[in-house]
Order: sequence, then structure tokens, then C-alpha cells
Amino acid sequence: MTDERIDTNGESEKPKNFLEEIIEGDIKSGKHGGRVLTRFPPEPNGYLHIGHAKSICLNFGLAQRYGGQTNLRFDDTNPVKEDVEYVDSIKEDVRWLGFNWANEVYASDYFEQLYQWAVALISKGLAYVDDQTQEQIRLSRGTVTQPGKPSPWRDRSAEENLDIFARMRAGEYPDGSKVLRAKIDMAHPNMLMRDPILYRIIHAHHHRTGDKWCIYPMYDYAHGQSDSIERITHSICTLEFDVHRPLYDWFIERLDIFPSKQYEFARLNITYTVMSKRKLLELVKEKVVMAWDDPRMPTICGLRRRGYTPEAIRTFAERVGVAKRDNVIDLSLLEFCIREDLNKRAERRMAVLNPLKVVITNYPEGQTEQLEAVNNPEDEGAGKRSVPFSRELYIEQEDFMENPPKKFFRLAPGNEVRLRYAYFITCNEVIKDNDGNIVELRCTYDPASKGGHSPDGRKVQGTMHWVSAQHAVPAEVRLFDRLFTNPDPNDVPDGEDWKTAINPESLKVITAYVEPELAKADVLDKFQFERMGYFCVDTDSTPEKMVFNRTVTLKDTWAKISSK
RNA sequence: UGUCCUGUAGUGUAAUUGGCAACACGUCUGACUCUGGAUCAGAAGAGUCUAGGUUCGACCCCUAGCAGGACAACCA
Repeated sequence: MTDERIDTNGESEKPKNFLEEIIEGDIKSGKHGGRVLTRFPPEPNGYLHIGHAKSICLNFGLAQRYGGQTNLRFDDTNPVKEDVEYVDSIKEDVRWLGFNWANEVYASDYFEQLYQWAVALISKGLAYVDDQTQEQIRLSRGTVTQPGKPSPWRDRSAEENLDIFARMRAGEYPDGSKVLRAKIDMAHPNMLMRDPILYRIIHAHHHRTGDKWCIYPMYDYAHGQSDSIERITHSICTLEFDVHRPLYDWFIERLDIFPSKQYEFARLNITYTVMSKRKLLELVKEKVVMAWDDPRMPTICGLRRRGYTPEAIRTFAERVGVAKRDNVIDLSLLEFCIREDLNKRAERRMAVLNPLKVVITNYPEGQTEQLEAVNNPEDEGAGKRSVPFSRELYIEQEDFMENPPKKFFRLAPGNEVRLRYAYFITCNEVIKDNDGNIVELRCTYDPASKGGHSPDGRKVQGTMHWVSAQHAVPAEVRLFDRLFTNPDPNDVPDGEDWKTAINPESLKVITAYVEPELAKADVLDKFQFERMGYFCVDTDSTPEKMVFNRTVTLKDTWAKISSK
């Protein structure tokens, strides 16, 4: 493992992040009897993305590490935005990442309790019904530098408030006509403390409570109390909620309920990636991508379809660390994590992406032989397979150069290379079409080099992948690249559409020739196409027409050298 | 302009809680190799935002600046 230190006992120990320090401190001091209960609280209004994965791994990981548990709680307090479609996808994604929640709960489960607490606050003179319009409320809130002004309804009697609030619940008033607000301080330097809204009237159908309610609690009023009801010990959220913490604590103190505590960490950002739900939705709606699970999307389902594994994502979440300062992680770290995982696990296959025909002139016409190939040099247990070889082959176009530069190790006129697991071949003749394009190579092979070894011990510099022309299976291959050309897609000049930074070459569809063994593959099976990268079978794939997605290329030293 | 949060190699995260900075990704060498993959070995790269202060000693504590971020939805 990485990031380890060797302590005096010779045991390795990972450096702790600030949340682990806090939890360990709490356990040591006996807070909550050493109990640890976290929660992952998505709003069911969109698909989960890699940023959520960081939060999921954090919440579940922390609980696991300290013998605790984690609730999956849907923060469903806004019926106009939420839908069961999202509930289902969120559950699927959390499970796929490898986590099991202790309880599946919903903020809407607590609507009655929340209502009762609101009544209690009103009775204590800590909340009131405001009849002002949305506009009036906004205006009277003041600005960050100027205090707000009290509502003319601020001093209604508790009796009157109680009565009106009950009628709000009963559905006597139209949407937007009244709200329930906490009575705190209209001059508070923290805008959120300027008599925040607790309840608003929304006559809308809720995905779980149906039409039972027409008043719905706001986030600030619902979240902390939900934590408290579940007796969450550590409520971990992202930095932008830091400002909300005083309010979070205010409700818990006034209501005198279980003291859950909120802690904030910096959300994940990745180069060449947008992470906002709004922008991701826009990409889907405007058909910039195929869907939420488009392999170019940073959504969990997109990454899954792209060929990422839960293990790689978890490792990534571990390696990006946790802290309170804003951060932007190199996309290369994510790519490193998936390569590292797939290198150990993905079986190797040969596939030619851009075919160039090769005829072995001294190989008997009509002959075919089966050659043995190792499935995964990193894993003995993966076994072997056989690959058909014949007189006519395809190799990669980029593996041949008529006038090669100095350090080009691949095929060139007069040059001998190895065909992986097959033979040494030498190129004798280059055949071109009328436009001068190379269309075929005539080569000879050394029958003694069968299997890829030369009996006389002579070395070749290059080893290339290939497929037998008559045996190869054509397949669609989708070559994905980063969705944006700008490392910071959010950095757009004023007034310009943020989507101008979209990479026009983020998807190239080609027809490749793959070795016949690949025809047995199932959807989502992952392979390394030797020397080309990691690929997985797309959900669009059928036995008649296979479709592969490129997850990530292999590290390509030659590309680096040749581009210099 | 108010309040809060945050400033450590290119990017992230550490530093036994005060003993002059480590690990990972990336970059660059080299070795090895039937993947220009993997693996292995090594290198470069920060003196910790700035200025003061406390201290024998400061990335760590204090003060003042500076920079970045968050907050003015009946969103979460």
C-alpha cells in the first residue's frame, strides 16, 4: 500500500486525515460511548458522480475503520425536484461501489416529527409565520454588508402562529403565500441566521408521502434534525455547508435533542472534468453526451460503463486525501488507479485498431495454426489461450514506417520484428495504391522462430500485436478521450458558453479487428488490448456486433518520444 | 465593504502536535522485458503566502497584511 509509514513496531500505518483525528479523539474521550454512525445524504434529484464517490468512501470508510455504521439517507424535502428514478440509481451506485448501509432512510420519514418540533419552536417564541412575498423577504434580508430588516409579522403571538401554521399544513393557503421562519437575528453577520425559512407551502406530489403534505421543510431545518433523530455522531459534508453549521447547532440546542456534529471537507475536483449536477444535466439534455451513463461522464454509472472498477475508484478516493482546502486532482491520478487495478486483473487480448494488411509470402497458402498466448503475465492463474495464425494478417498502421526515425523499433523495410506469440517477420515490400497510400506489406517469416523465440538467440527490438485476417472479428471500438480541452472547464471567459471548451475529439468510433476469442466476452468484461489500452464490452454490444469502450490507454513511452 | 474557511514541490496529501519537510501522481534518467506495458533503481523539483513577534528552536503558536474560496434560493 502507499502512503504508509513504518512505526516502531514495524507495522505500517497510514497518515491520518483531520476527520480521523477528530473521531479518534471522540472515541478516546468516550463521546457517544465510542459509537460511530455516519450517513451519506444524497438528494434524489440526479445521478451520483465521482465527487459523491469521494463522500461515499469517506462516510462508509470512516465508519468501517472505527467499527461503526453508515445510513443511506435520501434528503427528499423538495418534491418538485425529486424522483424515484434517482433513488434507484443512487442505491445501485452505492452498492456497486461496494458499500452496505445500515439503514435506508428518508428525510420524509421524519416529516411528522419535524412538524412537531416546529410547533415547539413556535411555542417558545422561536419561530413565526411570515406573510411577506418572496420578493419582500429577499429584499428585507439585507446584504452581506448590510443588516436586514425585521418582518412586520415577526412579532405575531405564539397562539396566532400556531393557528396559522396548522392551517398551512391543512392546505388553506396557496403556494408561496406564507412561510414559517425561525426568529433569530435579522442583523446577524451570517446571512443564514437572518430568520431562515423553515417551511414553505408546496402543493406537490411527493415520491414517498404522496399528497399527505403541502408544507415542506427546508434543508437547514431538516438535515440536522434528521441526523439527530438517527443519532448520527459525525455528520460529514462539503465545505459550502460550513456557513450552515451555526444554524445546524442552533436547532439542536433549542430543541435540546441528540447533539450530532457537522464537519466539513473540501469537495473533489478533477482536471478536464466538470462536477456540477447542473452542468452534467446540461450535457445530457443538450445531447453533448449520449446519456447519464455516457462513458465520458464523471458519473458513477458513466465510469462503470467506461470500464472503471469499484476497486479503482475506492483507491482513488483514498489517494486524493481529505482536507479543507480547495483542490484539483490530476486526471492522471484517476487513470493511474484504473491502470494499476486492470493491469493485475484484465486478461490480455490482441486487437488491431487501424488495420494494415500483411502477407507472409513464404507462409503456405491456406494454412492455419493455433499459437499459445498468455492471458495475463501478471497473473499465472489466468491461464493461456490459443490464437489463430495464417498467411494474411493485420497489424497496426502506426506500427509500420517506410522511413523510420532513429529510435523506431517497429516494422520498417528490411527490418525484423516479432509478432507477439508468433514469429519473427521481416518486411520486404511495400505496396501502395494510386494515391501513394500504403495498403499492404509483403513480409517473410522465420519458421524457426515459432512462438516468438529465435533458436539462434538473435534479438529484435520490437514486438507487435496482430490478428489473422481470416479469423479476426470486426468490432466497433469507441475511443474516448477527455471531454474538455481545458484543464479547468469552469474557467470560461465572461459571457462565453462554458461548453466551448468541449473536446470535439472526445469520441472516435472505429471498426477494429479483434482476435476470435473476444467473441465470447460478456457486457462489461474488461480486457487489455495489448499495447493499446484497457477496453471493456459496452452495454450496446451484441453477439452480432460487438462494441468495445476504451477505458484508458496504456502508458505510451513511444508517443512521448515521437512527439518530441 | 461584513462574516467564515483555506494558503506546504507541477498536482494532491503528510510531518511523532514546537526539533528545518515525507509519500503518491506527474516529469526526467537508467536497468530489465516476447506489451516502447508491467517491474526495478535513481534524479530533478518546495525551504512551507508575506512581514513582524513568542521561543534555544516555528510548517505548527500570536499579530497584521496578502491571496483564493464560501455565504445575500420559499435549492440541497
